[in-house]
Amino acid sequence: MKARPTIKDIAAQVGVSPSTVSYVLNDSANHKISEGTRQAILQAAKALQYIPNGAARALRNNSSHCVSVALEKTLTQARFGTLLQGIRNGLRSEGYWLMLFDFDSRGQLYPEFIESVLQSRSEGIIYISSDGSDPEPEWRESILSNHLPFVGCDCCPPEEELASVSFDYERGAFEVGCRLLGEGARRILYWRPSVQTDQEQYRQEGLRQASALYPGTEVIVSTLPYESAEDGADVFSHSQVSQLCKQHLVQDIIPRIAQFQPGDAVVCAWGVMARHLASALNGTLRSVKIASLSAGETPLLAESRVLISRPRFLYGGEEAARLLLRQIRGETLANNRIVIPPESPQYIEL
Amino acid sequence: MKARPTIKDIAAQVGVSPSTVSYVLNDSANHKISEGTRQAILQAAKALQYIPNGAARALRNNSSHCVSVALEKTLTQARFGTLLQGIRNGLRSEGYWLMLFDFDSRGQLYPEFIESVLQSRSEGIIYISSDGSDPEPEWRESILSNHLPFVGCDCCPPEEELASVSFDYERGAFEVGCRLLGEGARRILYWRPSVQTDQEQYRQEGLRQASALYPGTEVIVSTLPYESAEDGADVFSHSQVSQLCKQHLVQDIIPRIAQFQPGDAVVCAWGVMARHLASALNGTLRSVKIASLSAGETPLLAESRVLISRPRFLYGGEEAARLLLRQIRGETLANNRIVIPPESPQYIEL
DNA sequence: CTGAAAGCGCTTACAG
DNA sequence: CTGAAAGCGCTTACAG
Repeated sequence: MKARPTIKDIAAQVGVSPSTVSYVLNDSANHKISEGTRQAILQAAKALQYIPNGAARALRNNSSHCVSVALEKTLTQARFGTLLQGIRNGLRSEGYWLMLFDFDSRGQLYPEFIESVLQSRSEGIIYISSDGSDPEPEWRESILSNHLPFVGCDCCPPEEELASVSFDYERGAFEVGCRLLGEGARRILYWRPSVQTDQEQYRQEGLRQASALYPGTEVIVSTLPYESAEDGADVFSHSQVSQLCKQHLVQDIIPRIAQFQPGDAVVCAWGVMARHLASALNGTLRSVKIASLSAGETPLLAESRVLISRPRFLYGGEEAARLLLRQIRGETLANNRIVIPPESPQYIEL
Repeated sequence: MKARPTIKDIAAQVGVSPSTVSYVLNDSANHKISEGTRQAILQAAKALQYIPNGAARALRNNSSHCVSVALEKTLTQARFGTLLQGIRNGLRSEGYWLMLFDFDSRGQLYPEFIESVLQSRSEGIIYISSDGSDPEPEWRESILSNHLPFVGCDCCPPEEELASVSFDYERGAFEVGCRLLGEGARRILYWRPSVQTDQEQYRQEGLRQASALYPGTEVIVSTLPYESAEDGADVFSHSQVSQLCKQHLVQDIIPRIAQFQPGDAVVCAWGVMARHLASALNGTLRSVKIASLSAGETPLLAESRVLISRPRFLYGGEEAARLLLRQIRGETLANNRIVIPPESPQYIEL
């Protein structure tokens, strides 16, 4: 890679000082430059294919126009991909770039996503939580003590100075519940994984609240024994989840819904559960309704209608970017805890 | 964010010159510093929580230790997620960071992934192709004329100076074909989408070659009318693909294989095809074998055995990172066109 | 064994 | 209307 032309080269070519070149190229408000030299400079810049050196600018201005995104591992789960896409959208509209990190520390004092900001190579952090859990306490502390702009996604750190964007899992479940109960269901079976994440608690609570509004109805919970493995990259682990679902479906779900009345429903935490359930019910028990609280990594392929309510990850990512940029600009925030309402429940025909 | 301590602060505290501090902190080989001052400097650095300013280093050394990755859109397709994960692995082991770009130009002369290198904020480019297509000609030209370190993933630019990592789709199909034919198949139906990508050509050719090794056998091709939409983010577009598959399955695939003999096989380009086919054959035609040339974004959920051969995207991503870093270091490359062999075909029980 | 000085490429008060 | 100069934080020949 050959040496790039600098502001000096332009200055030399036009016969002015580097300062003048800088003023023209930056459209500096204070300085009026005669139209003649102005044009000459712009032409020379074009001719030399001048591009300002970003490292020099970052050093001088102490601004890199770049943001660090921390994402633990798996990019193959649709949630993370969608969230990241939303962040990209939000940053792009403001001209910010994105550095991607995992949680690794590489032997440094801090994990790289913090290190990058301390190095002035990035101006803030968007932290994407893996399973609703907060960043480590020592990370939070160094973010706070260094006053680093920060937004947590899909988590909710205890320190109220830390901004976050979270998704209203409770409301999603609540709305699905109300819809089903409003349509006449008396019993709802909630099929959830055994993982003890906040998300699952919220969903279950949302259903419970919906049921409370409809006296005489009940929510039954069936728990799939599944602890997350965090490597969705592999088809085999996907298929393990599938195996588990099938097994649990036969042993527990099907027997339970055998005596369900028409209009009663099963609400599935995951898309994959809904899909298996739908194929299992293929010929029989057609009158039992199926709902899903996420699309999962996989499209729903059932031969039936499924009521679905999904978190709006794309929008949430955009909001996270906006929230971070406001911090970077030093704006005071009326509210640094944004909660994203879910999509309205809708039936999908497949 | 408060001002960070600099090398000057350390120098002042210890009572030496900034140069000395720099020598110590960098373990400079030429300079021998007395153990006393050495320790004092290291302690002061620790006490002040000194972190070198990356922007200043980048300016001075003309090296950012960062690489630009260009990825057009969708992070939700497993291929891209896996590839990106591999790149992260490869870069991390060398201490390089990663900036993520799409193909947008934001009104600049160059797309941002090129601009970032020209700005000295990144040292090279890994370009992830969307559908096997090469980067635009004007991009390739500016990469070449500026001698930017570059590796294309899953594509094969015509200029031989441009390095690339590609996946041996032909061989994957060939091996699957040989396996099936070796097991006694006389006829193979290849079910592919109508998109005219190199990948599809290669796969078809691979099957043809396998068949040529087994006289008396034949490969029949059935083409699903599908042109890519490039927004896998949405569940609805996934379900459109599903609809298409189902329809085509009934209209074309099932009738064709009705007279297949036991051992004959259908090879599917996509995992989603294989899945639909497997459910369609659920009770009947059990003796027809099913194979898939990709896992797709979705796990295979069929109730049957599927022979599968997948491109090794994770490994390919790692190789791309290595190849780029070698260019950045100025090493001369014996071979700048790496072709990644596929996984050996294997039956998966589901 | 250690330090003073120049310079990476840019910006911006300050002075004409 | 324009320019000389200082400085962002670091590194590294060069000179003691």
